[in-house]
Amino acid sequence: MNDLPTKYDPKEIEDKIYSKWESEGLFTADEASEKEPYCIVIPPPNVTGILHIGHALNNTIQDILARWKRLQGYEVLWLPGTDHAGIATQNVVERDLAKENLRRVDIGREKFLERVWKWKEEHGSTIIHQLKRLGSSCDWSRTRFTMDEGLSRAVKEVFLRLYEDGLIYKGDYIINWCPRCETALSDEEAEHRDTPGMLYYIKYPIKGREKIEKENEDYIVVATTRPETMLGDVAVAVNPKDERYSHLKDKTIILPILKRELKVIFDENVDPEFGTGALKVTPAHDPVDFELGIKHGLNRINVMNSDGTINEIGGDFEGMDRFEAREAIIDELKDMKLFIKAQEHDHAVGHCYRCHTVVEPRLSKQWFVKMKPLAKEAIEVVKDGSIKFYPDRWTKVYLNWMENIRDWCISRQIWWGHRIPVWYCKDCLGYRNVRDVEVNEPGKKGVYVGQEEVTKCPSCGGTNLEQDPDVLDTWFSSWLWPLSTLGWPDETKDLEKFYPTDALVTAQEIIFFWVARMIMSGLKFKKAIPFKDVYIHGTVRDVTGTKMSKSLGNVIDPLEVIDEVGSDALRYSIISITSQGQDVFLSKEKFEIGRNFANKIWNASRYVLMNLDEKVLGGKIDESTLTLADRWIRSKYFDTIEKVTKSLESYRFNDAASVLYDFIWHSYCDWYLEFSKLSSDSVNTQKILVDVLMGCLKLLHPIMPFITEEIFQKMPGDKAKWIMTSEWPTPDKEHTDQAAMEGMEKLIKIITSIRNIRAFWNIPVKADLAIFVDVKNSEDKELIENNVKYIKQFGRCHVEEVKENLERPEQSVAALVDEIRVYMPIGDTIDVENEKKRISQKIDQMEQFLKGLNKKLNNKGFTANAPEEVVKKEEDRRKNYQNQVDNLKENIEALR
RNA sequence: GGGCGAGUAACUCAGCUGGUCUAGAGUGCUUCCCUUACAAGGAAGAGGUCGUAGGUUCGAAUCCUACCUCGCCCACCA
Repeated sequence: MNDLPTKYDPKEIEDKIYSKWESEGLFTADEASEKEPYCIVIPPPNVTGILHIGHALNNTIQDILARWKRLQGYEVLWLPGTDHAGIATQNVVERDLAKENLRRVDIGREKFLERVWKWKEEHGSTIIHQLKRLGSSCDWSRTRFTMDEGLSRAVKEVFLRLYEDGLIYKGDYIINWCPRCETALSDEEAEHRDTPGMLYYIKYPIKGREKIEKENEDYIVVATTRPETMLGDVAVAVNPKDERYSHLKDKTIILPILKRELKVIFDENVDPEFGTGALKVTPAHDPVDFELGIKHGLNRINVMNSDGTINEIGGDFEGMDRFEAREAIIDELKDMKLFIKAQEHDHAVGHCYRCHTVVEPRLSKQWFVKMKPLAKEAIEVVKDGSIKFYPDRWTKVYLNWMENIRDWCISRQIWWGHRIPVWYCKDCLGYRNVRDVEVNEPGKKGVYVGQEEVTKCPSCGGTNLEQDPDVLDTWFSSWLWPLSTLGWPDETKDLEKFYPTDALVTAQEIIFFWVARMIMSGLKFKKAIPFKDVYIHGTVRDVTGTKMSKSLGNVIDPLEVIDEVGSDALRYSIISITSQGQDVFLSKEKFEIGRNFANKIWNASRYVLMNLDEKVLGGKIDESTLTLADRWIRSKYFDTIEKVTKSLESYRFNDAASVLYDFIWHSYCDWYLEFSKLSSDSVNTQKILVDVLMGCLKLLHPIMPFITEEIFQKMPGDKAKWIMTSEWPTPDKEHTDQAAMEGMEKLIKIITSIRNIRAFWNIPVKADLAIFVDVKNSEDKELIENNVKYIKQFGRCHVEEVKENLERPEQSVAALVDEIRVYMPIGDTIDVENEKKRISQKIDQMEQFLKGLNKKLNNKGFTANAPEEVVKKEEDRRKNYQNQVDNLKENIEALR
């Protein structure tokens, strides 16, 4: 290792190590193992996915847990896979097709699906390779894809069971429709964004009035944000208590343009305060209106095609895009003198979560899952603590959503996905278009729901069957992920061993999409929770606080970062700046933290190896001859083990990272490594040097797997073949030496204050200083005498005398550590005024603290109420400060 | 409209159930040092009335209330 470079180069190492781990099968879980299981299922990235920084954070956290638990002796399964991502993937392939001037309808369903599968085969593993570069210790032998045979079977099974339980139905409802993707979306898939819009005021004439002159006599005014939907109006609604409109009871309204006759309905849900208090009712294009329609028995008139253009009902407007039609209708209303005004009005508008097109609430026949019955238990398991959220605040968010859950629209009018396992017998049903079949009752004649394709109608024996053309929402397979990846519906060994899984690590965006639904499906189909802990990490944002996204061009490419600084550095950096559940603001410079740390570890290890005498390693530590430094570092190391373990247990990864950083850098490297140079040929020192380093590498391995493995491989003295499969360190209480900790801290303080004085007085580094030490007790005297070498070496001085109540030497300045005074005669160079100033500043500072302490201790309330320990502690501190102040004052006196 | 999070050193952030907090880290800044592990480094240092105003308490960055700024999520006010 002597000839190793002084700079750590991850490129040489990471790929090499990863393939070794992989070929050794270290990631592969054994379902027959006797060990306690620990299982994490990956939030499956989209097959179309490319590793972004959010993935990097998400998977680093999972890998930390997996590696840590593996070291702790668990049988760890981190189960990977990808999601077919219906709409997203279909869009990608459609874009591909568009390059050949083709649309999917041009080549037909079958050919199109072939293309998607081909695309998947060619590009679908990109993200997997990228996860490997990150160092993810997933069990790749168990990699799953949501459209795999087994997972598809699970989907069908679940559909069937829900259908039989009456929890699935098909019918006409208002759903969110994306006119660009031309499919229905679930409520969760419509992202509501506050959008500046207009509220348009329009006169609707009252039937039988010739002129349009007097408001409420000749016409009433309605306000709407989407005038184009008026083509589908069937009524005008007002509040029954609204006296302005009470005279409308038996009146009919004439819809402008189309001249349709509209009823006036009275409903308490109409807010008299909003707009004019008169609401145009369009049951086919608005959820509120839809409800009103049911309540008041109104027609539903759908005025739009699937692409968002106006259909034949719109007359002259047919074929216009909805926004174009909006303008055109307003123009026409203006010509008709029925348009009053447009008022600025901001409101939340739904956008497609895949393509960001404004979604259209639209009446449509879709499949739904009844959610309330599923939610009940899912609420309980979180309330009773069977499932815990980290951080806890998400519990409330989860419960709030669960308690207000609405039915889940699961059908999508796309081709890529799990096709709905329903076949219709056209003979029984007599329908030409199966899309129009309404199915609300299981076992309805002519409708077959099952695992297998049917060719013969079970009711009439006819062969004129057609499968439902729709596919299921992508999340309808994802919500089964912990079950289906482990083999469900079969009672596999994997399922038995690893279900329920232990931790789920994910981002807040998919709590509703995924986390909540998995809990429901686990309880419904396996009668058990899918995981125990849910760790919700923050969102990665750029320095301006904007979410990183490709379209905004503010992304940091983790692969680029890995190329530049290595995976370990990326992992360490991102973990160290991510405190529990807080959003992360990231810029490229942040990765220097990890890069520099990796380099530090590399060099410290280089040094240890360089000075290692192989023979020495055969020897044993002789407890009786350990130096103070040896005992100190070992105790601090045990402390570190505890802190790191505790941090990981409570999902405080950044704490673990910073504890290790602080210990390795500032205790081990800055001090111990230097101390060790004074006894570099001692068995004790060499062994402790190696032991502590090895222990630290293990503690660090979950966060920085590559560099720790590389050094471990080079380092003699541990019987494990791989650090990855070695053992998590535990503190040795017997050898935790409190006195050594305190003694060493004191020495460090003495050395620091000597250096401080040297810097303050500009004493050249090379100049030797003489030191006189005044102590107040024999312990301190002993401490210093026994460890004079450290002071000498690191204070660059020689100790002339250590004595109780030593007299201050002439022309000296003093450093004060607790009760110890270190005098340094610096001869004629001493500038008395300057030294006085330096000391007075210290006195001022100290006296400030003292004042506070005195106030506290003179307060009877404090001494009476505070715990004894605390009072004692404060008293000790006061004594200490008082001593220091006295010391300092004496010093000033002595300068006269 | 409801909920959540953030506001701490020039910058980016830690600080968990109130007392080892005399408020820390990293970066940046100042001074010195290429000392044979590391200049991606070492040593020393400057820098903060912990958003504002109240309250609880012997004691508050930490708990409570209100407010101010910023960000996010949820919600059918057309």
